[in-house]
Amino acid sequence: MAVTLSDVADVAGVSTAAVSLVLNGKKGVSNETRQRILAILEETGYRVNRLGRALRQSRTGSVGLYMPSSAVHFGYYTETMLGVAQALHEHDTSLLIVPNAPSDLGVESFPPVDGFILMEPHSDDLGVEAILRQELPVVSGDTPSAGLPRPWGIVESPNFASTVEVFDRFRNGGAQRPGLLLIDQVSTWAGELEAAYRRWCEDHQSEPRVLVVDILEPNDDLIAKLKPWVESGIGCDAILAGGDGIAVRIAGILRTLGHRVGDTIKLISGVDSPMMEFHTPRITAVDLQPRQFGRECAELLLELLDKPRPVEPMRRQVSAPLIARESG
Amino acid sequence: MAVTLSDVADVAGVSTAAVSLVLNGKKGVSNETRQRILAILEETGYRVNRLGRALRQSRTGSVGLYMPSSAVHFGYYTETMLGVAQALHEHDTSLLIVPNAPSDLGVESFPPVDGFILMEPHSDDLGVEAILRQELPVVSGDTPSAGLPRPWGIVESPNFASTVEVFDRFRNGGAQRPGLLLIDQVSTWAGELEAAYRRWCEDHQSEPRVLVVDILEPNDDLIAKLKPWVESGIGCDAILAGGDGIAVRIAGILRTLGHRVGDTIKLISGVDSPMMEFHTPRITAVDLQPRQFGRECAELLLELLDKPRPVEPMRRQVSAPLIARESG
DNA sequence: CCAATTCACTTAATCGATCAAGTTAAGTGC
DNA sequence: GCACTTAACTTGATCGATTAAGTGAATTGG
Repeated sequence: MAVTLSDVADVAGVSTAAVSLVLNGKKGVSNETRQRILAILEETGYRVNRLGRALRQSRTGSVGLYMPSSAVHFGYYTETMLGVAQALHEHDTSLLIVPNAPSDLGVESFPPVDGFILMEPHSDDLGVEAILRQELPVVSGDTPSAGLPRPWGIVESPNFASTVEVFDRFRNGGAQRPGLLLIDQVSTWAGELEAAYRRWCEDHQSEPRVLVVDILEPNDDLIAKLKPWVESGIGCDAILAGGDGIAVRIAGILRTLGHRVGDTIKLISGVDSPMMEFHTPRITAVDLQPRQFGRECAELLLELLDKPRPVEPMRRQVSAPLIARESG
Repeated sequence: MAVTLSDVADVAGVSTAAVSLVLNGKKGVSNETRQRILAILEETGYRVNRLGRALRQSRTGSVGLYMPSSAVHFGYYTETMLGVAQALHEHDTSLLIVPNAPSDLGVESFPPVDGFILMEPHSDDLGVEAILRQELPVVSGDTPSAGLPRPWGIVESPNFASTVEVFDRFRNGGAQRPGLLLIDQVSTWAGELEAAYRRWCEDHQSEPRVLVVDILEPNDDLIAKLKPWVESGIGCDAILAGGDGIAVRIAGILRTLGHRVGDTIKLISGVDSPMMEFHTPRITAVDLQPRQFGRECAELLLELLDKPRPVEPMRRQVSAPLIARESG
C-alpha cells in the first residue's frame, strides 16, 4: 500500500502531527527535525492522500463543471473547459465534469466538490436548477434566465457591444439590409444577440431580419430557407451568423446560391474558430476568447470559495474583440 | 451543516451501522426498522458524503482523464470526453480532468481517482509517463509508444483497415496518384496511417506521396506547399487528409488552386465532423466515432478496476466506418 | 430441554489526514 | 528565584462513512 503520514512519523520517530506541520509549512517544528522529516518524506516517496485531507478540512480541492449537452460540437466548449482546467490547476484544484445532472438525486449526492461552474445555463435544463439550488458556491458563464436561483458569480461577454460593432461594420461597409441568423433561442447568448440587433435596427431605421435555423437541418432545407432570405436586391446583403461553426456552412450555401461571400454579400461569424481563419475567403468573426472566458470563471469561483455568499452576484466581463477578415 | 449518517441514526434511535446497512441494501435490519430509517433518510434530505465513503473503502468513485494539450481544436476531443463522461455517469462514477500532468509532483499527489484514461498518448508527453508509472489502472485510447510502461487496457480504431479502405476507394474511383497529408507525426494514429499507406503503395506498385504540414501554418505557405503536390497531371489526384478539420481547409485551398473537389481531385478526411457533412461539396470521411470511443475507454477501465492487473493489456476495438459523400 | 443457529442489531476499529488542547523543557523579565 | 512566555512537540478527538466482531434474544433441531 501507499505510504501514509503515520508511516513517515514512525520512521522519523515523531508524531503524525509533527509531520503534518512540516507538510503544511507551519511552525512548531525545529529546523533540524523539519529537515529530517523532509528527507524521509522524499525517500519514502510519500504522497498526501487528498481524501483524508479533504474529509478533515471539508474542502475537496475540486470544482464541478456543468455544460449543456447540446451544441458541444466544434471546439468552443473544449477551449472553455481547457481554460477552466488550466486556471484551476494553477491553484491546485481539479476539475470534475458533471454530465447531465439529474434533477433528483435521491440519496446519492453530487460528487464531492467545493463549488460549481455552470456554462451557458439553458433555460430548459433541469440540471442547472438542481445545481443552483444547492448551498454551494456557483459561478455561471452567462446569466441564468430569470426565475432560477441566482449564482454567486457571473462571467459575461459584452454581447450587446459586440453585436452593435458587427452591424456598424456592415453599415460602414455599405450594407443596406443586414440580418441576423441564429441556431437557437434558449441560450442567454442568442437572446442577447437578438435583443441587441433589434435595438440597433430601431436606432438605424432598419427593418429587422432574423432567421432561426436548426444546426442539424439537412442542407436542402437550409438552402430553401436561405434562398429567399438572401435574394439579391431584396434579401439580406450582410449576415451575422450566431452559433459556433454555422458560418462556414452558411458560406458554402451562399456560394451555391451564386453569391460571392465578402463581395456580393457580407458574412460575419458570432463565434471565432480556426475554421474562420482557414476558410476561403477568411471569415470575420467575434472572438469570444473561450479559453480566457473559462479561466475567468474558474478564478472568480476560487475567489468566492473563501468568502461568504455575496448579496448580489459578482460580475466579470471578458472582452470579445472583432477579428476583421475578408468576408465582411 | 449537512445531515450526516449519525444525525439520521440519532433520529431513528439506532446506530450508524444500522443506517449504513440500510443505505447499502444489506441485510441485518428488520423490514420494519428499514422502512422507518428510509423514511427518515428521505425527510431529513440525507446525502451520502462521498469523501467519507471513499476514505473508508479506498475507492473514490471517479476516474481521471488526460488529454494532449495540442490538437484540442475542433470537436473531436469534446465528443470523446462526453462519451467518457456519459459511460462513467451510468456507473455512478465521475470524471476528473487532469490538464498537463507534471512529471514530478513532489509531495502533492494526483487527484484522488481510481484509475486513468489516457487519450492519444503522444510520445513526447511527460505527463503520460508519470501517469503510466503509477500503480493505478490505466486505459489508453491508442497504443502508447514503445518504451513507456504498458497500460492495463488499450482501445483502438482499425486505422490500418480504414486507411486501406480509403485508398481502395480512391483507386476504384479512378485515381492514379493518391497521396497522404498529415498534420503531425508524433501521434500513434498518424504513424499508423502513414505505415498503412506505405504498405498499400507497395502492394499496388504506387509511389508513396506523403506531405506533412503544420496546422497553424499561414495559408500562403500552405498553398505554396500544396501547389506542386497537386499539380494537374503530375501531382496527387486524390488526398487523404489526416487530422481533425484540416480537410475543410485543404478543400478551400484546392479550390483557389483551380481544382474542383470531388471532380478534378478527390478528397477524403481522416476524421469526420459536422463540417464534413455541411461543406459544399460534402466531404467523404472516416468516422472515428469519438463518442463511442470514449465510452469504450470508460467501460474498459471500469471493468479493469475490479480485477488484478492483466499480464498483457486488454484490447478493444471501436469501428470506424467510412462515410461516403461527394468529395471522394 | 439444551446446544446450535439465525436474526437484529450495537460496539468499536478503521480509512488518512488535521488541529485544538495539552505537556515538557528551556528561556525571559524583574 | 519565581512567575510567565515561547518553542517543540505529543495526545487524542475529529471529519463521515464502512465493517469485522460482538451481544442478546428468539428460533430451531434432535
